[in-house]
Amino acid sequence: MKALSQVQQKFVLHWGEMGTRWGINRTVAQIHALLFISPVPLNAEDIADTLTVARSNVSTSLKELQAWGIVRLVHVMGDKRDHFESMKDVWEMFRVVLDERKKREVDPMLTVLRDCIIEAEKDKQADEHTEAKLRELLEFFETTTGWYQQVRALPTPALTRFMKLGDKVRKALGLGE
Amino acid sequence: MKALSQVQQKFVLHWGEMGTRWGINRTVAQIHALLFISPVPLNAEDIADTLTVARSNVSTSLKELQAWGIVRLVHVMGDKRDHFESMKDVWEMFRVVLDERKKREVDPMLTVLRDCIIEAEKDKQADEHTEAKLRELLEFFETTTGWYQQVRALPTPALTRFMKLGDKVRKALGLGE
DNA sequence: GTCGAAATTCTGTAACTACTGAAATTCCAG
DNA sequence: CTGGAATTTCAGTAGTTACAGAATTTCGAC
Repeated sequence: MKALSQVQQKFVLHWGEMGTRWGINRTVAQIHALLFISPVPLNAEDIADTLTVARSNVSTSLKELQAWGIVRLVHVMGDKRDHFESMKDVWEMFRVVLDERKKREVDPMLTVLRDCIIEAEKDKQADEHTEAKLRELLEFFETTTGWYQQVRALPTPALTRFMKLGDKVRKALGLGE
Repeated sequence: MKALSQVQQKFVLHWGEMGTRWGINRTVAQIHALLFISPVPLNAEDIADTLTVARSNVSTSLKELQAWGIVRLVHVMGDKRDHFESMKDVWEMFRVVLDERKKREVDPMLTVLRDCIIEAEKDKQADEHTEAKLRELLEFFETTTGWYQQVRALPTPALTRFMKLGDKVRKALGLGE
């Protein structure tokens, strides 16, 4: 196993750091970074050696990455060990991550908000102001996720073209304001 | 200080939980939730009592919320204690949070990626594949943040109208694909 | 089936983060 | 100024999460 170049190290370390900021375990994020820049699938031992973490740690981290849906197990000819590769396409990768975060965090949030609002309605007067604020939050999450559902379905080229339109969007849609 | 209703508790606890998932300290998020649904500014002691955490903990958490820019210190007539209130408008609040996360996390990411790419160019051959992948990532972040800069500037009514257009967006922009 | 390699699970420990309570500081009112 | 309340800082502790290494299980070749 070839050691990482300076550049590769810098990237892997920073990606790991970013992970922690967004609630992802550092090692998990580092492994993902490593697989992302690797031109070939890697086996668990190589990963452990490269990042100098325990084999067992790599095993659980890979499980998590697979649960996120951005890393998959593959086999390479003439090697019975499991190998792993990251999703290759950046846009698709973020789509998968966002879908997963929506499922894990936003959807339960919507459920809780709806429950709370129903509960608060019964008890009017007591919780009138709370109810109003929760409705505002719910409205926000519903609008943003509804919109996300729309754009996530766009194929990448359409999505990037759309994003790069810039000012034209506003004009085309008559959203001057 | 009035104790929280069932609904309020449920919301505050869940918001705290959500916070941790996104790298925000649980208490910090709970305090924010509390201030968000509170019709009036609260002082540190009330917050500490309501959430049963130490006064000192409230103090540091409030500092952090102020650093995020979504909570501010206010004074109420005839009370020399500091009081705090959350930003009221949900859309504006998320704009502020996203701006801050961009500044803290995305911008440094862009810097690192650009540095890495420059570095990798010098050393061609050795890091050709890495360079290519990092370029893809950079392109992704540049496009998305560039787009965000555009839409963040829209006043809320325009933004929500835009998001609710749904299918019409695709058609209006000829992004059928 | 059996053997050896690979992978996973588990348990104890280390590292880190969050938190409390005490001490120190700031801020006013008088 | 001085005294008392409010706030912040700090140091130690508790709680949590991440991790290594050992034990166990799985897997495939024979």
